[in-house]
Amino acid sequence: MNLKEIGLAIKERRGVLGVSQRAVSELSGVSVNTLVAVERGEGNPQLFTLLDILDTIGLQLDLTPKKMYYEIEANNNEKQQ
Amino acid sequence: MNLKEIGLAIKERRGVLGVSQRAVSELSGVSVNTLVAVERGEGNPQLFTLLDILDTIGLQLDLTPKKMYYEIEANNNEKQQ
DNA sequence: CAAAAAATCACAATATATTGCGATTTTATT
DNA sequence: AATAAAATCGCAATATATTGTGATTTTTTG
Repeated sequence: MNLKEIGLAIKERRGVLGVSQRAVSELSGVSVNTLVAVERGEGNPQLFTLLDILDTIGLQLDLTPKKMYYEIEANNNEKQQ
Repeated sequence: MNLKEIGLAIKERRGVLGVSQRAVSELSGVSVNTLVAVERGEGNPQLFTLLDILDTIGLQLDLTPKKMYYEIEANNNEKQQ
């Protein structure tokens, strides 16, 4: 996911929860200005800023291998260990 | 995931790939200093910095609902739409 | 349509991430 | 143990995110 997709996900999630930017701002401690920028896919938030927002609206961040690498990894697994 | 876990995942992934910090730094355009900080769970990288690193080592970022919320959502789904 | 709420914008001040450089420490290799 | 490679650290300079304030626009509500 890139910033644009992340911003959309946050906005959508906020919509599902039915909570305003102001509320998320106050609960997360992130300013409304910053929240607006993130939701719009602008700016370049610091990780903690993003994590604070995500945590507030019940989302978490995960890391997964890119799809591109799945097959390669699947092949390697047979030879490894 | 928090910064510490993210840092560990990056370090582990780099180990699996068998590539040095210097190499990842040059490929990603992120300075070694910053990479060191991220891997050690220190600092507070900007999202693009993190994405550049992840992209270089074949990891991607995903957002998922926190487990805590699964049940609530399952209930709501019946009423929605 | 009018009023209220929510979202967006502009801007200056402040906080903080990022970088390059060189040095140092730790780890791997022979 | 000696050498080389990799990882870590310190620091000053620079770039950039964050914030609060107040205004403006957009959307919702009655």
